[in-house]
Amino acid sequence: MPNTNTKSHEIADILRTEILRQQYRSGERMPSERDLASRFDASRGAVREALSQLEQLGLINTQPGGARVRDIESASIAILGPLMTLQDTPDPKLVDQFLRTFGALAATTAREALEKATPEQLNRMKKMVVSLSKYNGDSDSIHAQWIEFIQYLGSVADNLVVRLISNDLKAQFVEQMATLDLKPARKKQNANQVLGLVSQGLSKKDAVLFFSGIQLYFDELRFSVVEELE
Amino acid sequence: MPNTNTKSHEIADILRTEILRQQYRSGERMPSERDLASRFDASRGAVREALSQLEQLGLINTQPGGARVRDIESASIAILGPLMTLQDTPDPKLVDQFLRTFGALAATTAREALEKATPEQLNRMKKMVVSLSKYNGDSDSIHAQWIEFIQYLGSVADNLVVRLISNDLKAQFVEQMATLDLKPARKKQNANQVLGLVSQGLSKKDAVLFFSGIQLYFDELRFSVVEELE
DNA sequence: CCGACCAATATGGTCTGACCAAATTAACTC
DNA sequence: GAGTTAATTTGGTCAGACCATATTGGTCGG
Repeated sequence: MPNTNTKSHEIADILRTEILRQQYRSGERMPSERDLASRFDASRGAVREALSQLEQLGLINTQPGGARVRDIESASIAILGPLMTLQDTPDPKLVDQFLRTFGALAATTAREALEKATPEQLNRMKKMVVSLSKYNGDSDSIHAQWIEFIQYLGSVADNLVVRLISNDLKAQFVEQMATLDLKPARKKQNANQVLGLVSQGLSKKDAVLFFSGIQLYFDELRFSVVEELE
Repeated sequence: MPNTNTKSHEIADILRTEILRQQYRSGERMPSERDLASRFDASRGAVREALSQLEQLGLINTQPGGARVRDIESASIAILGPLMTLQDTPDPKLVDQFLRTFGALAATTAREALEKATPEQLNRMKKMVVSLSKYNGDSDSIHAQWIEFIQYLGSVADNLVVRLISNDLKAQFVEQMATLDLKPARKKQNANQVLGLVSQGLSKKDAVLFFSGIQLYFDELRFSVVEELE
């Protein structure tokens, strides 16, 4: 929670949750600023700052005459985190969509990284993959290594657009996932297939193979996580 | 421009541009709210609402003692639009990164769409592809048809995460691209290759082929656009 | 009964001035 | 010169007021 324990942030949090829970119908008018101020025992200024945040999230449109609730589908990606934490266990469908998307971004990052990599960077990648291949039974360790590997790919690819998206995606989403105790739990043969694609892609400098490997890794991860959730 | 010609939005626009132009060093303190109010001949309340927007964009951190400028790399995706319109001609490197990312999202959307598609939806896709194959020399028409096709894939895939990201990406970016008079300008053989992959993927219901076709389409688009820019 | 017109009201946008707590800065002491 | 303390600055909040525009309610005429 990036809340600065400010009253305006607190108000924004509550209202955001209420909107995401569809307690206001789309297109409907929000309560007036004066009503909200009285409800939260706050000043109009604080309420206005809260509404300003919600507007930036694409959740409301404020115009003279009243602030109207927008369709969630047209909101900003920044609502994804709050959307996940609405219930104590995240919506499996949403997690599936998230991991699909995150995987696609990671795979394209891998492709770009392989294109741009210097020989030194390529060497480090290979070393990391070798380390990944040595499965010693500690799934947490493997998981951490994968995260490190993908982060390194991101630094090599150096794609600002992907980085910005990842900021919003990871913000509250990944830590939510962390609490889920997600074990890779993949079958060993699949893990070997992933590693095979990745290492072959690296040694042959074949972007398609490398790309497919990362994509497969996230597909496997997605299957196991969603299965766990349901 | 989503500006509601409000004073606070106007102030936010100016400050956002200044921050993106690196007129304040990262980590540095912004001018005080009172100074800003005096500079823009506005009240502190209006300035505070503007700063509230900037904070939501991840551009600043406000704390008692002073608001500090954050690193652009850690901002929200919502700054991409403003970042593109900083100069009159967008940064080719940024456009390249954008099209890579957008293409990756479109390709993964295509994959998901093919998985989920009902027979009726599959039929409509095939019809659209057939229509795409009939190149009558009107590049604008073809371009519009492609946009329609990809939008339809999005509606079939029905992935909220991708949709939210696309909202932010397309918001100010695509229209900026539209002013660029981008002609597909792809060689006919490449266009045929794209269409071949897409139509084969559809008829065989082969997600990999379909995926590759969409990916290739965006790669071609990216090459031609970036080449045009440089 | 219904639609058009108009006044009363509600709402967002802004301003002024004030107070508080926390952070920063300046001054002071050792 | 380093450490401590006091003064200042800064963000966070509140209250009350004014304006322009939307909305609402009522009135009138058909």
